[in-house]
Formats: sequence, structure tokens, C-alpha cells
Amino acid sequence: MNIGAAAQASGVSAKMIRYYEETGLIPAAQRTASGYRVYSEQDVHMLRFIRRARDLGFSVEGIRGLLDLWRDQSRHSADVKQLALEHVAELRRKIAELEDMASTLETLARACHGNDRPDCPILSELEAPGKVESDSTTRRSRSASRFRAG
Amino acid sequence: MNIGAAAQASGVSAKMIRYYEETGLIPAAQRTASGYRVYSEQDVHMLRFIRRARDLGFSVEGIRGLLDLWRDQSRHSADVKQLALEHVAELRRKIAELEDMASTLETLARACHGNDRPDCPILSELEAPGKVESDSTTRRSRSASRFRAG
DNA sequence: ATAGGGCTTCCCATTGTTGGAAGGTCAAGC
DNA sequence: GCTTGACCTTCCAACAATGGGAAGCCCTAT
Repeated sequence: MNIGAAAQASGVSAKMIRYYEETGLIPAAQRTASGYRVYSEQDVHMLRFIRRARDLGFSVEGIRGLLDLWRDQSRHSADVKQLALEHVAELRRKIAELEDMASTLETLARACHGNDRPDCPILSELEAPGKVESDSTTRRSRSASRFRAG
Repeated sequence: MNIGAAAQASGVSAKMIRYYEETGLIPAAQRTASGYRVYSEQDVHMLRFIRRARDLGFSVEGIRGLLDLWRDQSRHSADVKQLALEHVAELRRKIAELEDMASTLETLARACHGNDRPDCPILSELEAPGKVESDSTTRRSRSASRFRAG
């Protein structure tokens, strides 16, 4: 099967399949005499595995670890579980960070009249912190975030 | 004040200050005869504004909108509020996505014995979905995520 | 044989940030 | 006056993961 069919069957784009091969996440595919990549059902199986791990928020590096365990017939499920739980912890950390931002901003927005006057506590708070100390949201979300709006 | 002092005072790195200038987020700074950038307290004020917006998860584009409103003395607070609430909605959307991943993975991890045997429902689920239908977490987190583990 | 769609590689863009190299500038000390 | 070291300048590259596109080869159906 060609790369297009493998992409369709696995849910991983052809672009990404080539990228995963290039970066060593997956072994180099076999080639036809003319240079076309050829994929087996086994390969598609692996690609689907990658796709699902990606859907669960694993990074390529994380997936690398999962694939190693997947292929290791003598693995210990404890190792898999640990990898998974570490990832869950990381997800929860990010969730908390985002939640902190959202609640802070929500508090500020609640304090904003939202009319045609220019005065707005949201801008005031951005100008200088600590002006709007309502709710329970006094904790500042320090520590730079890796989450930005798209 | 030089860029280093402005960086220190604002919490925005010198690198980023130059980047923000290059991309037009902030106006080009004044220069000394020898080419050094010079910043006023007002400039530092603006940089701090940017830093705080960044801490609240705003993208550079989002910050651009906020800065425009900040500088617009005839703004309507309703516009600021709308921008803020849109961002809150986006944050909550991302939170829900991450929460979905985390709970799915947690359910799988709970079903994993975590011992020295190789069989593991986490890997089984990654191989083929729907095998582990425990809890209430049957919904699949489709829609590709822009969140990966670092 | 020719058209079209699929494949190949290579390069570029994204977002926000950091790192480094090569070189100019400034202030302090000798 | 000169050296030294800390600072500044610009330019270039990299990260992670993905998409877009160009130039050119390949395969199949008509």
C-alpha cells in the first residue's frame, strides 16, 4: 500500500508519516523500485497506535517511549502505567495553569461594566496588578505559560 | 534606560522586546547616537502590560488588540470585556480538551495492573480503541489537539 | 501517447522563545 | 591612553508539530 492509502487508513497525514520516518519515530518504510514507500497492515497498525497516542496528548518523544514498550514483549505493565500517569500529571498541571488564567480573567471581566465608557478593570489590572482583588482569585499565575490563544 | 534595564524592569526579556518591536507589536524604540535602544518609564509600563497579558495566556495577536484598546482613550469597556470573554471561552475549550485526555488516560491507567506482567490495557486501547469501556469515559477525544507533552 | 493524480524531495511558514556568533560601545581601572 | 568586561547591535538557527507548495518523476486509464 502506498503512503496515501496508509495515511487514509491510519488517520496520520502523509506529511506526518514522512516526518516520523525522518525523525526516527518509525523505521524507514520499504520502497518500490521507483522509490515509492510501501506500507503493510502492520505498519498501518503502528501508525494508528501513534495517532491514538497523539490524540491523548502525548508528544512525539512520549510516543517514542510508548512504542518501545509496545514492541517490547517482555515489558512490565508497571512501566507503561508509570508513563501514562506521568503524562496525566503533566496534563493536569497544564489544566491548572489554564484554569488559573481563565478564572482570573473571568473575575476581571465580571468587574467590568461592559458599557460604552472607557474605564475597565481588565485594562487596569493589566496596567498594574492587584487592583482588582475580588473573589478568591488573588493568586497570580506566575510562571510563563506555553499556552497562547490561536 | 537601555534594553537590559527595561527587560529587568518589565519582566520581558531583551530578546523578546526586540522581537515585539520587529513584529510591530510595539513601536520602534528611540536610539542613542551609537544605536542603542532607549526606553522610558512609559515604555516599561507598556512592556509590563504585555507581560501580564502574556501571563493570562493571550497570544501576541490578542495582545495587539488589547494594546489598541488600552491606547484608545475613547474605547468602550464593552469591547475590552468581549475580548477578555472570548479568550476565557477559548481557554475553557482547551481545558475541556485536556481534561478529556487526562480522564481517558486515567481510566486506562486504573485498569492497568502495573505489575511485572506485559499485558496492559493502556497499550491495548492504543492498539485499537473501545476495548476498555469502563467508567463514563467512552467519548473519544477526536479532533486533533494542539497540546502535547513537552 | 497523453492526461491526471499520486509520489518523491526540498524549502518555507507558523508561534513564541531562546541560543549563539561576530562585532560595536561604554564605563571602570590601571 | 589602553585594556577589560559587560553591555549592546544584527543576523542566523533551533525548538515541536504541522501544513503548504514547487519541481519533477511515476503509474494507470483512456
